[in-house]
Amino acid sequence: MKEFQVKRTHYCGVLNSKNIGQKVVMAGWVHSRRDHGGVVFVDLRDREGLVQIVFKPEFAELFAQAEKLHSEYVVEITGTVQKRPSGTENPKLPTGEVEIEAQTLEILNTSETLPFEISEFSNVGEEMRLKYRYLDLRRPQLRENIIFRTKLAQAARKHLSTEGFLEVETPFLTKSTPEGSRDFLVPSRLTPGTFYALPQSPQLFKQLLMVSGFDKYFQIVRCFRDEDLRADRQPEFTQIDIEMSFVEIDDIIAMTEKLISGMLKDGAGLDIKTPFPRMSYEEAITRYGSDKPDLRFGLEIVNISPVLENTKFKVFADTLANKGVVCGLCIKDDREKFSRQKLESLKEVVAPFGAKGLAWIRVTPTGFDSPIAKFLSPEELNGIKEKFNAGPDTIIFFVADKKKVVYPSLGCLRNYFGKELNLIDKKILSFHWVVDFPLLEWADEEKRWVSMHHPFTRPAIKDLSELDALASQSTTPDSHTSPVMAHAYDIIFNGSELGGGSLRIHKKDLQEKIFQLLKISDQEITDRFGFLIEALKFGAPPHGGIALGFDRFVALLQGEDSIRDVIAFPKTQKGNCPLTNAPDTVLPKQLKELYIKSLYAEKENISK
RNA sequence: GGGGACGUGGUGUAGCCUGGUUUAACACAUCGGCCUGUCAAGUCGAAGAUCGCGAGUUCGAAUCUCGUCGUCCCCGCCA
Repeated sequence: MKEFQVKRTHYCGVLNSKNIGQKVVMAGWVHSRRDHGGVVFVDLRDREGLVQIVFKPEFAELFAQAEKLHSEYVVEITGTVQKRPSGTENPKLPTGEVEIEAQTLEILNTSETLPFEISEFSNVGEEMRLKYRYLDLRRPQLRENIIFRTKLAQAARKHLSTEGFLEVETPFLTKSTPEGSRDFLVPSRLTPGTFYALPQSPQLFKQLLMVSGFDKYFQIVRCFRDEDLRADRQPEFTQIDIEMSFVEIDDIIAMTEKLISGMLKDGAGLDIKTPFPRMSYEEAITRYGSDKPDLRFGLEIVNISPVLENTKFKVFADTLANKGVVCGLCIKDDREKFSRQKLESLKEVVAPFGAKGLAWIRVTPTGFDSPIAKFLSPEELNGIKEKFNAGPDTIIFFVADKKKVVYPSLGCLRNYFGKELNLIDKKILSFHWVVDFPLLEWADEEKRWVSMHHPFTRPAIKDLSELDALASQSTTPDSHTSPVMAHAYDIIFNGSELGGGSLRIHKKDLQEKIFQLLKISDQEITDRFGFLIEALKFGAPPHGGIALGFDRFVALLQGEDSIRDVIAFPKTQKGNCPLTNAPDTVLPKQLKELYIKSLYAEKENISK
């Protein structure tokens, strides 16, 4: 074998009829070999795609070599681009009009048989794919996802730089802060017994950069959260982190819309309309049962409590007497899909949210068909029908309970129907903002308020005293969210939270007041956030920002259900990496250096 | 912390509910032969799994039970 000195002229996947007649040097992987005895075809693959190489028997030595090729051998081929003989073009391949007649073949490396096939048609288990991730990444789908990801990142970087944003790196080895998600900890060797934390987000650093006067900051940055994983959650993930000074919400929203439309244009060639619609948190919850509603379909929640004011039906009457609501959804009936048994089974969709049942009324051309129809007066039944504007052959579903139960239940049911009844047009790109979030949420177990967004969010108040009533709250309030609103906003893309942000607190007094309201002790405030409070003393400008979930954005645009499919080397649901076998044990020596005594001692015993 | 699904040659699945005519089936991949226009090539042949692991029930377990490990989905959690 010759030393590596490939002078490649073209990627495989880019050749077309314009290259006909050119002499080319290609390098890549043998995707497949089709040996017809008299003629051998090889599909050569690289990151840009496939091209067909032909070996003809007239060149005996070359032909004999071609017959020795196997899948995934790495080869260098020189040859001439030719038009394929008429009738043998492959319309399924972008390079299908041409082929390369090989003149030389150099095998740069052989390959053992792979543990699974590099094919768009093979369906391999995820564990296997992760163990051999470097092979998995050869598959077209994953390869395209990763390439698209870099394009989108480049588009974001270009756009933000053009708009005058500075890309500043913030530390990964930083300080653990309570409130919020669990931190990954890194023990310090130089200061025994102390720990760094990996950042959940660069939140505080970007605020400090504003105090420094950098004014417009961004970073495409890794964040770390030691929480349980999901299809759209990894322990380390990437966000586009942005912060600006001297801005109002409208400025940040406009900037984000411009960024997103720019990314879609440059990264994916997609045009979208701005500005994006906005709705309040209250509206999102009451109309769609979610703070991240999927607006690609209607199916809105309807509150029928007014119709039932004087109902004799005990379940509904009791609910209303207890300040609850009765709300429902109305869908088109489909007798084949919705047997009585199926209708009953749907209560399992809402059960996890605490709904005790899911009532239903079938509106037929002649009347009503429902297990609860007999408990309702004709006026009530017709009132309900009118509220939903329900024609014949529809089904209305109800949940009756506290708001906290009803809306999330129906929100989930709504998404269930969206999928089940194919109400979602997959081609739509639906962006919108949810604004006017409550500042705080009541934590029942802890008997205190906690931030809905984070404790640095600027409250929508004119005077500090507006927070006094909240600060003294010690018993469960009527509403589990605070009457005080936040200057916060979320951006929703196709029913997923793409990102969120807020205006921040830039005055020391207000920040201290918020910490106190959250029942964080003075000692803790000093220990954990002292540096922030101090920074706010020295001319902190008004500022705010946003963070966009980059993995999620890529996954949604690529139609992937899991962000694992847009991350080169992701972790399993238990946070493991089957490829490297991380996390793993370490040498006793390493533990000793870090003064991790108990483990160190334990390991010593094991080794003896 | 809780609920659910899955684990069978290299890969993906069937068989499991209803234990025994199954010598664990099929497809792809692999290996060998044939083949001059295929492209998820075709064709003939071969090799390849003690059914995740452990225990139990039974005359008999891939199949039933329990435990355990792993993977995935969901709830909690994710300022």
